[in-house]
Amino acid sequence: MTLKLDKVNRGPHLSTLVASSISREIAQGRLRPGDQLPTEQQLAQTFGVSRNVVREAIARLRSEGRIWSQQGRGAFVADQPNATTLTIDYEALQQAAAFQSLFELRGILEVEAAALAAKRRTGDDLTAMKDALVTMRDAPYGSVMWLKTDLEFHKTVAAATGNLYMVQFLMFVSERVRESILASGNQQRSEDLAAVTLGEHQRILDAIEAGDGDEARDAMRAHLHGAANRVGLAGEQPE
Amino acid sequence: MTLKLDKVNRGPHLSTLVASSISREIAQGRLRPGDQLPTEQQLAQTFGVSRNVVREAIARLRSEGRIWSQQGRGAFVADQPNATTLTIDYEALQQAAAFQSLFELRGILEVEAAALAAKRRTGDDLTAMKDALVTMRDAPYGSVMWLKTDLEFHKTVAAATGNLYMVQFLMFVSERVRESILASGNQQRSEDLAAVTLGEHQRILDAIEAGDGDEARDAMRAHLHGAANRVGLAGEQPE
DNA sequence: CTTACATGGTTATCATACAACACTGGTTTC
DNA sequence: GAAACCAGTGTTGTATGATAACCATGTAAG
Repeated sequence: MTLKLDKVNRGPHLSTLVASSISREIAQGRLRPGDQLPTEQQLAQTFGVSRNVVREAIARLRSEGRIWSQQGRGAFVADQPNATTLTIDYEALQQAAAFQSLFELRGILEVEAAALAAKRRTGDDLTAMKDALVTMRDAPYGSVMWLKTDLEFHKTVAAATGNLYMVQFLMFVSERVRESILASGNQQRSEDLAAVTLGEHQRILDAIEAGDGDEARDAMRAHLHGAANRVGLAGEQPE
Repeated sequence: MTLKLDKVNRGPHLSTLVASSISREIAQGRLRPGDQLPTEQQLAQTFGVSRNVVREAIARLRSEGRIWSQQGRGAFVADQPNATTLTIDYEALQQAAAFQSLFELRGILEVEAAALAAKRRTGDDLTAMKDALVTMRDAPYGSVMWLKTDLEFHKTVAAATGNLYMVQFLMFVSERVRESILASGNQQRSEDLAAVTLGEHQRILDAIEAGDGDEARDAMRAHLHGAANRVGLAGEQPE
Protein backbone atom coordinates (compact mmCIF):
# COMPACT_ATOMS: atom_id res chain seq x y z
CA MET A 1 0.00 0.00 0.00
CA THR A 2 1.33 3.34 1.13
CA LEU A 3 1.15 4.83 -2.34
CA LYS A 4 -1.90 6.95 -2.18
CA LEU A 5 -0.74 10.09 -3.88
CA ASP A 6 -1.22 9.00 -7.42
CA LYS A 7 -4.61 10.30 -8.34
CA VAL A 8 -4.62 13.07 -5.80
CA ASN A 9 -1.35 14.57 -4.81
CA ARG A 10 -0.41 15.23 -1.23
CA GLY A 11 -1.33 18.63 0.08
CA PRO A 12 -4.10 19.16 2.59
CA HIS A 13 -6.28 16.29 3.63
CA LEU A 14 -7.31 13.60 1.23
CA SER A 15 -10.95 14.25 1.98
CA THR A 16 -10.47 17.82 0.82
CA LEU A 17 -9.02 16.71 -2.45
CA VAL A 18 -11.78 14.22 -3.04
CA ALA A 19 -14.39 16.83 -2.19
CA SER A 20 -12.80 19.26 -4.61
CA SER A 21 -12.74 16.68 -7.34
CA ILE A 22 -16.39 15.83 -6.97
CA SER A 23 -17.22 19.47 -6.62
CA ARG A 24 -15.51 20.21 -9.87
CA GLU A 25 -17.34 17.44 -11.65
CA ILE A 26 -20.54 19.12 -10.61
CA ALA A 27 -19.39 22.62 -11.45
CA GLN A 28 -18.27 21.60 -14.89
CA GLY A 29 -21.47 19.80 -15.59
CA ARG A 30 -20.20 16.27 -15.83
CA LEU A 31 -22.45 15.50 -12.90
CA ARG A 32 -25.84 17.09 -13.36
CA PRO A 33 -28.48 17.91 -10.76
CA GLY A 34 -30.42 14.80 -9.87
CA ASP A 35 -27.68 12.46 -10.98
CA GLN A 36 -26.69 9.73 -8.61
CA LEU A 37 -23.10 9.66 -7.54
CA PRO A 38 -21.12 6.47 -7.74
CA THR A 39 -21.29 4.39 -4.61
CA GLU A 40 -18.86 5.13 -1.83
CA GLN A 41 -17.07 1.92 -2.65
CA GLN A 42 -16.59 2.92 -6.25
CA LEU A 43 -15.51 6.43 -5.37
CA ALA A 44 -13.01 5.06 -2.89
CA GLN A 45 -11.62 2.80 -5.55
CA THR A 46 -11.43 5.41 -8.29
CA PHE A 47 -9.69 7.92 -6.06
CA GLY A 48 -7.52 5.29 -4.49
CA VAL A 49 -8.49 6.15 -0.94
CA SER A 50 -10.42 4.47 1.83
CA ARG A 51 -14.16 4.63 2.02
CA ASN A 52 -13.74 6.62 5.18
CA VAL A 53 -12.09 9.46 3.35
CA VAL A 54 -14.84 9.45 0.77
CA ARG A 55 -17.40 9.71 3.51
CA GLU A 56 -15.69 12.74 5.02
CA ALA A 57 -15.67 14.37 1.61
CA ILE A 58 -19.35 13.64 1.10
CA ALA A 59 -20.15 14.95 4.55
CA ARG A 60 -18.64 18.25 3.53
CA LEU A 61 -20.41 18.47 0.21
CA ARG A 62 -23.63 17.66 1.99
CA SER A 63 -23.13 20.48 4.44
CA GLU A 64 -22.46 22.81 1.53
CA GLY A 65 -25.76 21.79 0.01
CA ARG A 66 -24.18 20.48 -3.15
CA ILE A 67 -25.41 16.93 -2.69
CA TRP A 68 -27.81 15.03 -0.54
CA SER A 69 -27.82 11.40 0.44
CA GLN A 70 -30.18 8.88 1.88
CA GLN A 71 -29.45 5.67 3.63
CA GLY A 72 -30.07 2.68 1.47
CA ARG A 73 -30.37 4.67 -1.75
CA GLY A 74 -27.31 6.67 -2.49
CA ALA A 75 -26.00 10.18 -2.93
CA PHE A 76 -27.40 12.62 -5.45
CA VAL A 77 -26.45 15.99 -6.86
CA ALA A 78 -28.67 18.68 -5.43
CA ASP A 79 -31.11 20.40 -7.74
CA GLN A 80 -30.64 23.98 -6.76
CA PRO A 81 -26.99 24.49 -7.48
CA ASN A 82 -26.60 28.03 -6.27
CA ALA A 83 -28.15 30.13 -3.64
CA THR A 84 -27.44 33.79 -3.43
CA THR A 85 -24.09 33.29 -1.83
CA LEU A 86 -20.73 32.44 -3.26
CA THR A 87 -18.29 30.58 -1.08
CA ILE A 88 -14.68 29.65 -1.48
CA ASP A 89 -13.39 26.74 0.48
CA TYR A 90 -10.37 27.75 2.46
CA GLU A 91 -8.83 24.32 2.62
CA ALA A 92 -9.13 23.69 -1.09
CA LEU A 93 -6.93 26.72 -1.63
CA GLN A 94 -3.99 24.84 -0.20
CA GLN A 95 -3.80 23.04 -3.50
CA ALA A 96 -1.48 24.76 -5.90
CA ALA A 97 -3.91 24.44 -8.79
CA ALA A 98 -6.72 26.06 -6.84
CA PHE A 99 -4.56 28.90 -5.65
CA GLN A 100 -3.28 29.45 -9.14
CA SER A 101 -6.81 29.55 -10.49
CA LEU A 102 -7.84 32.12 -7.96
CA PHE A 103 -4.73 34.15 -8.67
CA GLU A 104 -5.57 34.09 -12.33
CA LEU A 105 -9.12 35.20 -11.69
CA ARG A 106 -7.87 38.01 -9.55
CA GLY A 107 -5.52 39.02 -12.33
CA ILE A 108 -8.30 39.26 -14.88
CA LEU A 109 -10.34 41.49 -12.62
CA GLU A 110 -7.44 43.70 -11.56
CA VAL A 111 -6.20 44.25 -15.08
CA GLU A 112 -9.56 45.19 -16.49
CA ALA A 113 -10.32 47.26 -13.42
CA ALA A 114 -7.18 49.29 -14.04
CA ALA A 115 -8.22 49.92 -17.63
CA LEU A 116 -11.71 51.00 -16.60
CA ALA A 117 -10.32 53.15 -13.82
CA ALA A 118 -8.12 54.98 -16.31
CA LYS A 119 -11.19 56.03 -18.23
CA ARG A 120 -13.52 56.85 -15.41
CA ARG A 121 -11.47 57.96 -12.43
CA THR A 122 -12.46 61.21 -10.79
CA GLY A 123 -10.21 63.63 -9.02
CA ASP A 124 -11.19 62.17 -5.69
CA ASP A 125 -10.23 58.72 -6.86
CA LEU A 126 -6.79 59.95 -7.82
CA THR A 127 -6.35 61.59 -4.44
CA ALA A 128 -7.27 58.38 -2.66
CA MET A 129 -4.84 56.35 -4.72
CA LYS A 130 -2.04 58.81 -4.11
CA ASP A 131 -2.71 58.78 -0.40
CA ALA A 132 -2.55 55.02 -0.30
CA LEU A 133 0.72 55.04 -2.16
CA VAL A 134 2.25 57.58 0.21
CA THR A 135 1.23 55.57 3.23
CA MET A 136 2.71 52.46 1.71
CA ARG A 137 5.96 54.27 1.08
CA ASP A 138 6.33 54.93 4.78
CA ALA A 139 5.57 51.41 5.92
CA PRO A 140 8.34 48.83 6.19
CA TYR A 141 8.22 46.30 3.39
CA GLY A 142 6.38 43.15 4.28
CA SER A 143 4.91 44.54 7.46
CA VAL A 144 1.26 44.19 8.25
CA MET A 145 0.81 47.89 7.64
CA TRP A 146 2.44 47.55 4.26
CA LEU A 147 0.18 44.71 3.20
CA LYS A 148 -2.80 46.62 4.41
CA THR A 149 -2.07 49.72 2.38
CA ASP A 150 -1.17 47.59 -0.60
CA LEU A 151 -4.65 46.14 -0.48
CA GLU A 152 -6.00 49.62 0.09
CA PHE A 153 -4.37 50.90 -3.08
CA HIS A 154 -5.92 48.16 -5.15
CA LYS A 155 -9.21 48.89 -3.51
CA THR A 156 -9.06 52.51 -4.55
CA VAL A 157 -8.35 51.43 -8.11
CA ALA A 158 -11.34 49.12 -8.05
CA ALA A 159 -13.48 51.90 -6.64
CA ALA A 160 -12.36 54.23 -9.42
CA THR A 161 -14.00 51.97 -11.98
CA GLY A 162 -17.34 53.19 -10.76
CA ASN A 163 -18.55 49.61 -10.96
CA LEU A 164 -20.60 48.92 -7.88
CA TYR A 165 -19.53 45.31 -7.62
CA MET A 166 -15.90 45.57 -8.62
CA VAL A 167 -14.70 46.42 -5.13
CA GLN A 168 -16.76 43.69 -3.55
CA PHE A 169 -15.60 40.96 -5.88
CA LEU A 170 -12.00 42.03 -6.09
CA MET A 171 -11.60 42.39 -2.37
CA PHE A 172 -13.26 39.08 -1.80
CA VAL A 173 -10.88 37.32 -4.13
CA SER A 174 -7.83 39.27 -3.01
CA GLU A 175 -8.48 38.50 0.62
CA ARG A 176 -8.49 34.78 -0.11
CA VAL A 177 -5.31 35.08 -2.12
CA ARG A 178 -3.62 37.08 0.59
CA GLU A 179 -4.62 34.60 3.27
CA SER A 180 -3.09 31.79 1.32
CA ILE A 181 0.12 33.69 0.78
CA LEU A 182 0.40 34.55 4.43
CA ALA A 183 -0.37 30.99 5.44
CA SER A 184 2.32 29.63 3.19
CA GLY A 185 4.84 32.06 4.63
CA ASN A 186 6.20 32.38 1.15
CA GLN A 187 7.60 35.86 1.29
CA GLN A 188 10.95 37.42 0.85
CA ARG A 189 11.98 40.62 2.51
CA SER A 190 14.15 43.18 0.94
CA GLU A 191 14.39 46.92 0.54
CA ASP A 192 14.99 46.46 -3.15
CA LEU A 193 11.70 44.70 -3.56
CA ALA A 194 9.99 47.53 -1.77
CA ALA A 195 11.31 49.99 -4.31
CA VAL A 196 10.36 47.74 -7.20
CA THR A 197 6.86 47.23 -5.91
CA LEU A 198 6.36 50.90 -5.29
CA GLY A 199 7.57 51.62 -8.79
CA GLU A 200 5.04 49.25 -10.25
CA HIS A 201 2.28 50.91 -8.32
CA GLN A 202 3.45 54.31 -9.41
CA ARG A 203 3.32 53.24 -13.04
CA ILE A 204 -0.26 52.09 -12.61
CA LEU A 205 -1.19 55.32 -10.95
CA ASP A 206 0.44 57.38 -13.71
CA ALA A 207 -1.41 55.49 -16.40
CA ILE A 208 -4.72 55.94 -14.63
CA GLU A 209 -4.05 59.61 -14.10
CA ALA A 210 -3.18 59.99 -17.78
CA GLY A 211 -6.38 58.22 -18.70
CA ASP A 212 -4.50 55.67 -20.77
CA GLY A 213 -6.46 52.45 -20.48
CA ASP A 214 -4.10 50.22 -22.41
CA GLU A 215 -1.08 51.41 -20.50
CA ALA A 216 -2.94 50.89 -17.21
CA ARG A 217 -3.74 47.37 -18.29
CA ASP A 218 -0.12 46.66 -19.11
CA ALA A 219 1.11 48.25 -15.92
CA MET A 220 -1.24 46.21 -13.79
CA ARG A 221 -0.34 43.07 -15.65
CA ALA A 222 3.33 43.75 -15.05
CA HIS A 223 2.66 44.40 -11.40
CA LEU A 224 0.77 41.16 -10.90
CA HIS A 225 3.42 39.28 -12.78
CA GLY A 226 6.02 40.75 -10.49
CA ALA A 227 3.93 39.94 -7.45
CA ALA A 228 3.59 36.36 -8.60
CA ASN A 229 7.33 36.09 -8.84
CA ARG A 230 7.86 37.56 -5.41
CA VAL A 231 5.51 34.99 -3.97
CA GLY A 232 7.16 32.13 -5.77
CA LEU A 233 4.52 31.46 -8.35
CA ALA A 234 6.89 32.00 -11.22
CA GLY A 235 6.87 29.93 -14.34
CA GLU A 236 4.08 27.70 -13.26
CA GLN A 237 1.78 29.12 -15.86
CA PRO A 238 2.15 27.38 -19.16
CA GLU A 239 2.65 29.76 -22.00
CA MET B 1 -23.10 -1.33 21.83
CA THR B 2 -26.05 -0.44 19.64
CA LEU B 3 -27.31 2.27 21.97
CA LYS B 4 -26.04 5.39 20.34
CA LEU B 5 -28.92 7.79 20.59
CA ASP B 6 -28.61 8.89 24.13
CA LYS B 7 -26.69 12.13 24.04
CA VAL B 8 -27.74 13.09 20.55
CA ASN B 9 -31.18 12.07 19.53
CA ARG B 10 -31.82 10.52 16.18
CA GLY B 11 -32.59 12.99 13.43
CA PRO B 12 -30.31 13.64 10.48
CA HIS B 13 -26.82 12.23 10.53
CA LEU B 14 -24.89 11.86 13.71
CA SER B 15 -21.99 13.80 12.26
CA THR B 16 -24.31 16.73 11.66
CA LEU B 17 -25.44 16.72 15.24
CA VAL B 18 -21.92 16.51 16.54
CA ALA B 19 -20.83 19.33 14.26
CA SER B 20 -23.69 21.47 15.45
CA SER B 21 -22.82 20.79 19.05
CA ILE B 22 -19.21 21.81 18.63
CA SER B 23 -20.26 24.75 16.54
CA ARG B 24 -22.52 25.89 19.31
CA GLU B 25 -19.76 25.60 21.85
CA ILE B 26 -17.71 27.96 19.74
CA ALA B 27 -20.55 30.38 19.10
CA GLN B 28 -21.39 30.58 22.77
CA GLY B 29 -17.82 31.25 23.70
CA ARG B 30 -17.14 28.12 25.68
CA LEU B 31 -14.49 27.36 23.10
CA ARG B 32 -12.45 30.41 22.30
CA PRO B 33 -10.25 31.11 19.28
CA GLY B 34 -6.93 29.37 19.71
CA ASP B 35 -8.29 26.82 22.15
CA GLN B 36 -7.51 23.21 21.53
CA LEU B 37 -10.44 20.91 21.10
CA PRO B 38 -10.63 17.68 23.04
CA THR B 39 -9.06 14.75 21.24
CA GLU B 40 -11.15 12.82 18.80
CA GLN B 41 -11.21 9.94 21.25
CA GLN B 42 -12.58 12.12 24.00
CA LEU B 43 -15.16 13.72 21.74
CA ALA B 44 -16.29 10.33 20.55
CA GLN B 45 -16.71 9.22 24.11
CA THR B 46 -18.45 12.41 25.20
CA PHE B 47 -21.01 12.24 22.41
CA GLY B 48 -21.30 8.50 22.57
CA VAL B 49 -20.43 7.96 18.93
CA SER B 50 -17.56 6.42 17.06
CA ARG B 51 -14.42 8.33 16.29
CA ASN B 52 -15.37 8.11 12.65
CA VAL B 53 -18.45 10.21 13.15
CA VAL B 54 -16.44 12.77 15.06
CA ARG B 55 -14.01 12.96 12.17
CA GLU B 56 -16.77 13.65 9.68
CA ALA B 57 -18.05 16.43 11.91
CA ILE B 58 -14.58 17.92 12.21
CA ALA B 59 -14.10 17.71 8.46
CA ARG B 60 -17.15 19.87 8.03
CA LEU B 61 -16.13 22.43 10.59
CA ARG B 62 -12.72 22.58 8.97
CA SER B 63 -14.18 23.29 5.57
CA GLU B 64 -16.26 26.03 7.10
CA GLY B 65 -13.11 27.60 8.44
CA ARG B 66 -14.24 27.33 12.03
CA ILE B 67 -11.40 25.10 13.15
CA TRP B 68 -8.09 23.86 11.85
CA SER B 69 -6.18 20.75 12.71
CA GLN B 70 -2.72 19.37 12.32
CA GLN B 71 -1.60 15.80 12.35
CA GLY B 72 0.10 14.86 15.56
CA ARG B 73 -1.01 17.96 17.42
CA GLY B 74 -4.72 18.35 17.56
CA ALA B 75 -7.61 20.51 16.44
CA PHE B 76 -7.91 24.18 17.34
CA VAL B 77 -10.55 26.85 17.09
CA ALA B 78 -9.71 29.21 14.24
CA ASP B 79 -8.79 32.78 15.07
CA GLN B 80 -10.85 34.56 12.48
CA PRO B 81 -14.27 33.32 11.58
CA ASN B 82 -13.44 33.62 7.91
CA ALA B 83 -16.00 35.52 5.94
CA THR B 84 -15.74 33.14 3.05
CA THR B 85 -19.03 34.02 1.50
CA LEU B 86 -20.00 36.66 -0.99
CA THR B 87 -23.58 37.75 -1.34
CA ILE B 88 -25.41 39.94 -3.81
CA ASP B 89 -28.54 41.62 -2.69
CA TYR B 90 -31.35 40.82 -5.05
CA GLU B 91 -33.36 43.93 -4.48
CA ALA B 92 -30.43 46.21 -5.09
CA LEU B 93 -30.21 44.79 -8.57
CA GLN B 94 -33.48 46.46 -9.47
CA GLN B 95 -31.56 49.67 -9.79
CA ALA B 96 -30.29 50.21 -13.29
CA ALA B 97 -26.84 51.21 -12.15
CA ALA B 98 -26.40 48.06 -10.13
CA PHE B 99 -27.60 45.86 -12.93
CA GLN B 100 -25.32 47.61 -15.35
CA SER B 101 -22.37 47.11 -13.05
CA LEU B 102 -23.05 43.45 -12.73
CA PHE B 103 -23.49 43.14 -16.46
CA GLU B 104 -20.16 44.80 -16.96
CA LEU B 105 -18.49 42.50 -14.49
CA ARG B 106 -19.96 39.53 -16.23
CA GLY B 107 -18.66 40.86 -19.51
CA ILE B 108 -15.12 41.13 -18.24
CA LEU B 109 -15.16 37.56 -17.04
CA GLU B 110 -16.85 36.15 -20.13
CA VAL B 111 -14.52 37.89 -22.54
CA GLU B 112 -11.37 36.80 -20.79
CA ALA B 113 -12.78 33.34 -20.26
CA ALA B 114 -13.32 33.02 -23.99
CA ALA B 115 -9.72 34.01 -24.63
CA LEU B 116 -8.41 31.52 -22.10
CA ALA B 117 -10.69 28.82 -23.42
CA ALA B 118 -9.30 29.32 -26.90
CA LYS B 119 -5.85 28.53 -25.61
CA ARG B 120 -6.64 25.68 -23.28
CA ARG B 121 -9.76 23.90 -24.51
CA THR B 122 -9.59 20.14 -24.87
CA GLY B 123 -11.45 17.98 -27.32
CA ASP B 124 -14.05 17.17 -24.72
CA ASP B 125 -14.63 20.84 -24.09
CA LEU B 126 -15.26 21.42 -27.77
CA THR B 127 -17.69 18.54 -27.90
CA ALA B 128 -19.62 19.92 -24.94
CA MET B 129 -19.81 23.36 -26.51
CA LYS B 130 -21.04 21.98 -29.81
CA ASP B 131 -23.65 19.88 -28.06
CA ALA B 132 -24.95 22.92 -26.23
CA LEU B 133 -25.14 24.86 -29.46
CA VAL B 134 -27.05 22.12 -31.22
CA THR B 135 -29.56 21.87 -28.41
CA MET B 136 -30.04 25.59 -28.49
CA ARG B 137 -30.68 25.48 -32.20
CA ASP B 138 -33.61 23.16 -31.64
CA ALA B 139 -35.20 25.19 -28.89
CA PRO B 140 -37.63 28.00 -29.68
CA TYR B 141 -36.11 31.43 -29.19
CA GLY B 142 -36.81 32.92 -25.80
CA SER B 143 -38.18 29.71 -24.34
CA VAL B 144 -37.02 28.41 -21.03
CA MET B 145 -35.18 25.64 -22.77
CA TRP B 146 -33.43 28.16 -24.95
CA LEU B 147 -32.28 30.27 -22.03
CA LYS B 148 -31.12 27.17 -20.24
CA THR B 149 -28.93 25.96 -23.06
CA ASP B 150 -27.67 29.47 -23.63
CA LEU B 151 -26.40 29.46 -20.08
CA GLU B 152 -25.11 25.97 -20.62
CA PHE B 153 -23.04 27.07 -23.57
CA HIS B 154 -21.41 29.83 -21.59
CA LYS B 155 -20.80 27.37 -18.81
CA THR B 156 -18.93 25.03 -21.10
CA VAL B 157 -16.79 27.91 -22.27
CA ALA B 158 -15.99 28.79 -18.68
CA ALA B 159 -15.18 25.17 -17.95
CA ALA B 160 -12.82 25.05 -20.91
CA THR B 161 -10.59 27.65 -19.27
CA GLY B 162 -9.49 25.00 -16.83
CA ASN B 163 -9.73 27.63 -14.12
CA LEU B 164 -11.30 26.00 -11.11
CA TYR B 165 -13.19 29.11 -10.05
CA MET B 166 -14.18 30.51 -13.41
CA VAL B 167 -17.34 28.42 -13.65
CA GLN B 168 -18.33 29.17 -10.11
CA PHE B 169 -17.92 32.92 -10.40
CA LEU B 170 -19.30 33.29 -13.87
CA MET B 171 -22.37 31.22 -13.18
CA PHE B 172 -22.95 33.09 -9.97
CA VAL B 173 -22.88 36.42 -11.75
CA SER B 174 -24.76 35.20 -14.80
CA GLU B 175 -27.54 33.75 -12.70
CA ARG B 176 -28.10 37.09 -11.04
CA VAL B 177 -28.09 38.86 -14.38
CA ARG B 178 -30.51 36.39 -15.87
CA GLU B 179 -32.85 36.69 -12.90
CA SER B 180 -32.99 40.41 -13.35
CA ILE B 181 -33.65 40.15 -17.05
CA LEU B 182 -36.45 37.68 -16.52
CA ALA B 183 -37.93 39.79 -13.77
CA SER B 184 -37.95 42.86 -15.96
CA GLY B 185 -39.63 40.95 -18.74
CA ASN B 186 -37.56 42.96 -21.11
CA GLN B 187 -37.31 40.60 -24.02
CA GLN B 188 -38.26 40.66 -27.62
CA ARG B 189 -39.12 37.60 -29.56
CA SER B 190 -38.22 37.03 -33.12
CA GLU B 191 -36.88 34.33 -35.34
CA ASP B 192 -34.38 36.77 -36.79
CA LEU B 193 -32.89 37.36 -33.39
CA ALA B 194 -32.55 33.65 -32.88
CA ALA B 195 -30.46 33.36 -36.00
CA VAL B 196 -28.36 36.35 -35.03
CA THR B 197 -27.71 35.02 -31.56
CA LEU B 198 -26.83 31.59 -32.84
CA GLY B 199 -24.45 33.16 -35.30
CA GLU B 200 -22.70 35.02 -32.51
CA HIS B 201 -22.31 31.83 -30.55
CA GLN B 202 -21.02 30.03 -33.57
CA ARG B 203 -18.37 32.69 -34.09
CA ILE B 204 -17.21 32.26 -30.49
CA LEU B 205 -17.07 28.52 -30.90
CA ASP B 206 -15.11 28.79 -34.13
CA ALA B 207 -12.56 31.08 -32.54
CA ILE B 208 -12.11 28.79 -29.57
CA GLU B 209 -11.79 25.78 -31.81
CA ALA B 210 -9.19 27.62 -33.87
CA GLY B 211 -7.32 28.52 -30.72
CA ASP B 212 -7.42 32.20 -31.56
CA GLY B 213 -7.62 34.03 -28.24
CA ASP B 214 -7.97 37.55 -29.63
CA GLU B 215 -10.71 36.56 -32.01
CA ALA B 216 -12.52 34.71 -29.22
CA ARG B 217 -12.30 37.83 -27.12
CA ASP B 218 -13.76 39.96 -29.89
CA ALA B 219 -16.46 37.44 -30.67
CA MET B 220 -17.56 37.26 -27.06
CA ARG B 221 -17.48 41.01 -26.76
CA ALA B 222 -19.67 41.31 -29.84
CA HIS B 223 -22.05 38.71 -28.47
CA LEU B 224 -22.44 40.46 -25.15
CA HIS B 225 -22.89 43.77 -26.88
CA GLY B 226 -25.62 42.23 -28.99
CA ALA B 227 -27.20 40.68 -25.95
CA ALA B 228 -27.19 44.03 -24.20
CA ASN B 229 -29.04 45.56 -27.11
CA ARG B 230 -31.60 42.80 -27.18
CA VAL B 231 -32.29 43.39 -23.52
CA GLY B 232 -32.58 47.10 -23.94
CA LEU B 233 -29.34 48.12 -22.37
CA ALA B 234 -28.09 49.88 -25.48
CA GLY B 235 -26.06 53.03 -25.51
CA GLU B 236 -26.02 53.41 -21.77
CA GLN B 237 -22.35 52.69 -21.60
CA PRO B 238 -20.24 55.78 -22.04
CA GLU B 239 -17.32 55.45 -24.33
C1' DC C 1 -54.21 -7.95 -8.46
C1' DT C 2 -52.52 -7.36 -4.03
C1' DT C 3 -49.77 -8.59 -0.23
C1' DA C 4 -45.98 -10.64 2.00
C1' DC C 5 -41.47 -12.18 1.89
C1' DA C 6 -36.77 -12.85 0.27
C1' DT C 7 -32.70 -10.86 -1.72
C1' DG C 8 -29.16 -7.79 -3.02
C1' DG C 9 -27.24 -3.26 -2.87
C1' DT C 10 -26.24 1.18 -0.44
C1' DT C 11 -25.54 4.22 3.26
C1' DA C 12 -24.67 4.89 8.34
C1' DT C 13 -22.13 3.54 12.00
C1' DC C 14 -18.86 0.97 14.77
C1' DA C 15 -14.43 -1.02 15.89
C1' DT C 16 -9.62 -1.83 15.32
C1' DA C 17 -5.14 -1.32 13.43
C1' DC C 18 -1.38 1.07 11.47
C1' DA C 19 1.19 5.19 9.55
C1' DA C 20 2.69 9.98 10.02
C1' DC C 21 3.68 13.56 12.82
C1' DA C 22 4.49 16.50 17.17
C1' DC C 23 6.06 16.92 21.65
C1' DT C 24 8.63 15.55 25.83
C1' DG C 25 12.26 13.97 28.46
C1' DG C 26 16.32 11.51 29.08
C1' DT C 27 20.80 10.07 27.29
C1' DT C 28 24.77 10.62 24.90
C1' DT C 29 28.37 13.35 23.03
C1' DC C 30 31.26 17.22 22.60
C1' DG D 1 27.49 22.53 31.05
C1' DA D 2 25.35 22.66 26.52
C1' DA D 3 23.91 20.83 22.34
C1' DA D 4 22.63 16.91 19.61
C1' DC D 5 20.58 12.57 19.41
C1' DC D 6 17.06 9.19 20.48
C1' DA D 7 13.27 6.63 22.25
C1' DG D 8 8.59 6.93 23.99
C1' DT D 9 3.99 8.67 24.12
C1' DG D 10 -0.04 10.93 22.44
C1' DT D 11 -2.68 12.72 18.47
C1' DT D 12 -4.37 13.04 13.94
C1' DG D 13 -4.68 10.79 9.25
C1' DT D 14 -5.84 6.72 6.76
C1' DA D 15 -7.05 1.88 5.84
C1' DT D 16 -9.91 -2.14 6.54
C1' DG D 17 -13.56 -5.12 7.88
C1' DA D 18 -17.91 -5.88 10.03
C1' DT D 19 -22.72 -4.84 11.31
C1' DA D 20 -27.20 -2.40 11.31
C1' DA D 21 -30.67 0.26 8.95
C1' DC D 22 -32.81 1.19 4.91
C1' DC D 23 -34.38 1.09 -0.07
C1' DA D 24 -35.58 -1.10 -4.36
C1' DT D 25 -36.86 -5.00 -6.85
C1' DG D 26 -38.43 -9.37 -7.92
C1' DT D 27 -41.08 -13.49 -6.66
C1' DA D 28 -44.34 -16.45 -4.55
C1' DA D 29 -48.61 -16.89 -1.94
C1' DG D 30 -53.23 -15.39 -1.15
